[in-house]
Amino acid sequence: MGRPKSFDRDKAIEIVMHEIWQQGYEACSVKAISEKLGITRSSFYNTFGSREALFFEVLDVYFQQSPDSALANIKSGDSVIKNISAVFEAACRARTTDKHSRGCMAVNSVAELVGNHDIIGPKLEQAIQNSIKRFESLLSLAAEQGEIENDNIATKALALQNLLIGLNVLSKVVTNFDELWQPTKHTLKGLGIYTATR
Amino acid sequence: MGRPKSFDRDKAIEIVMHEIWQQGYEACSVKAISEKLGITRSSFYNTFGSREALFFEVLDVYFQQSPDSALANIKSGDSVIKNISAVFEAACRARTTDKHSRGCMAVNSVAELVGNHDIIGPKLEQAIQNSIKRFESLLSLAAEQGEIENDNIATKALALQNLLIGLNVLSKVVTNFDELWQPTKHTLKGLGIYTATR
DNA sequence: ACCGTTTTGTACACATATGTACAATATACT
DNA sequence: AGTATATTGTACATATGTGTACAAAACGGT
Repeated sequence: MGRPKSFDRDKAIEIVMHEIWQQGYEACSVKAISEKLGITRSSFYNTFGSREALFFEVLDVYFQQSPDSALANIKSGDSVIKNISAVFEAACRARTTDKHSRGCMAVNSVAELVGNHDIIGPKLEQAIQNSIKRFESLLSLAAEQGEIENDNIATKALALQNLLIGLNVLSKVVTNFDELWQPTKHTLKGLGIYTATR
Repeated sequence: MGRPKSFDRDKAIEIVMHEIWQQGYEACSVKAISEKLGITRSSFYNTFGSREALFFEVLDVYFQQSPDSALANIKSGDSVIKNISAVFEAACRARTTDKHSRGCMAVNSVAELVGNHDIIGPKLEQAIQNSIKRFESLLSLAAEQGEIENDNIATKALALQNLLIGLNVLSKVVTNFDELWQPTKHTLKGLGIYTATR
């Protein structure tokens, strides 16, 4: 019951995601977002509560469709190294396929907001720390399975995170797939974390 | 002749650099900067012309004091690999010594402005491309001098740039020197581009 | 047809932000 | 002392931005 919304909440989040992806969080004012969505600020606040709250929803959607979300599906028995390699290649593909070379929304947000936004900053920090932990778990599994040596796992996890962040930013400038993937692959090989994907 | 300025232009640039470093370019409005400097917007425009023009001056100052500026001083006969290693270590040191973990102002600006600002964006892109070219020249020199094999020089240059960008962003979250430098060193070793600094 | 409920539209009261215009001020030089 | 010159202060016109408050509108159900 009650008056129905004049717009699709989920589609709105998708649209806002792309706006923030392109222009950054602070550049997307409530006024600008509302106008983009064709709704009043009144409806905006009523629907999303606040810009911060909306950003958290956007982040959830973003993480679900991000190339590295595939890392969450790797199971014992899978070739971890092959899967990690595939994720890095997919990331290079995704970044260089983007017509506007926007890089990674999450990494852009880290650069913009960590240390500057009291609520969003820590959330993004946590996301990075979780990603590092996930790399660490995966590398431990890979070591157990004899894919790599059980050496410097924590260091290698950080190196992978560094590589992932780097390519996501570099992709704003280096927009050709091979130019992004070759150095990434080269680095993975150097770390002993590369197996060709079939 | 004429009425003298009530403030030190160079000190003002330094202050603005730190403001932009901390908060990003767009967050630093002419109004906010002017108030920070204790001058009127009138004086701001009179002195710097525009916010963009000031940013270019800030960038020049920033690049001069940036850890990787040492790469410009490497000469034929020097151990290129040792010098590159030292620059990466110095970068890790600089980023983790920063009390506020602001990362690298230039990299932050790339994330914020490339693809979004018509004038500053291309300038920053150019800076990255120049850095890549510089790595390429240095690696060629290293190959000539027999420090490394003459293989995949362009790819390795891109890998170095990727690594440098990555650690500069990662440093906003990973604030401990060893946690930043170990994976960086590990990656350099994997690339065959590491020699201990004395 | 009426009622409860939810969304929408409109208004208010501010604060921030930009760029320009022009008068007031403070210096150096003659 | 007066003048040229550059900086500084004040004002204007306008746009954007925030958060709240409350009336108007549009639905479902009785």
